[in-house]
Amino acid sequence: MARIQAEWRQERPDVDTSPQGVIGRLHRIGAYLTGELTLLYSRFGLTEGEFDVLAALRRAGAPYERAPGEIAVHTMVTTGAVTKRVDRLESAGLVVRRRSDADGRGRVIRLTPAGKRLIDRAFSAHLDNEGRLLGVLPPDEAARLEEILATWLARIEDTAQ
Amino acid sequence: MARIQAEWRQERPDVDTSPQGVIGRLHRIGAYLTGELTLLYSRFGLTEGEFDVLAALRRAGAPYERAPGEIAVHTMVTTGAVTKRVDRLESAGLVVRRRSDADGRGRVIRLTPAGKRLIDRAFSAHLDNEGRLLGVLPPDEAARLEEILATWLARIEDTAQ
DNA sequence: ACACTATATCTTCCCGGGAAGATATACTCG
DNA sequence: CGAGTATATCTTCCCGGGAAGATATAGTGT
Repeated sequence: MARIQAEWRQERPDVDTSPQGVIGRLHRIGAYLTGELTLLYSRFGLTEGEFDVLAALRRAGAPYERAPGEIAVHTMVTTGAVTKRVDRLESAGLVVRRRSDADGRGRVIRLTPAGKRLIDRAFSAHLDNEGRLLGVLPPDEAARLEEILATWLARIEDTAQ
Repeated sequence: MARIQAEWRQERPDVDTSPQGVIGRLHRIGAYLTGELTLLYSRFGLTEGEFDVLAALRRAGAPYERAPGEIAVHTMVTTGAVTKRVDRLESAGLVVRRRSDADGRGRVIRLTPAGKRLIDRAFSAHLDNEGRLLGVLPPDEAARLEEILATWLARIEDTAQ
């Protein structure tokens, strides 16, 4: 990464490459983390997207239900993506789909008991995994990192309304 | 994000969700940044992958050549992905492909003058864009963030050999 | 020089997600 | 109440990348 910046300074001395120091590294760390997290999900037979859906349902609390539109917002994907994820989870017997009582257009996705058991195990393993990945940083740096990221994300989220 | 953690504490008081404070935020910021960067690339008619290939060639210095395998390593994708990116860039007239003189198995990808002009303009705009995105953080926090990310990435890169 | 293995690139097939349109239902205003 | 509009979900089509295999060429040991 530092080498890349050096190459750019050589080739394009006219531009200020300093933002790459942060954004480039963030990108790479993100890619690495995603890879490691996905590897863990796969041990439970899940993709990242499926894990996210199960997690969104699980943290809704009993009876572990949510509308597809809500899930789309929580997991930051389109509703089309949610439809497909739910299709896969449904055929794996981890969730069921039914019509909403209150609104005929709506559907309700609900965790099955098997789905709840799976996400509970997978989620524990997931947090251990995250702990391991973060564990290479000294605790004070991790804490400072969290603060800075929180500041940044807060600004982003209110810029985006 | 804080709300998500609170929901988990409610539902799963047995697990330590603290790593999510860092990793979850990093994931979200990464997704946001990727979206903003991609938006800029698209103004130059490029996808993120195509931009990365042009950038890798540009920073190689004159005569702006690299082998597909090298590009794959630099851009952290498979060689299959590079083949397709180069196909698109080649038909857009931004790069050319030729056989390597030294090795009959090898190919060499080279930036055309049009490709160089495009990536030079796009790269300047890209850095301005990164500067804008990072600009919402106070400079001392940005600097501290870079340090911490550098530490983390260094550990990752040597864990992964 | 020959067989074997290694390497560089490309090809094929698949998968997950986005965008836009289709469908069904709900709401609103005259 | 009916027409028109809004909303929730699903469908279709496309796109980019990964994985694994195919192909062509290079290196190596005998």
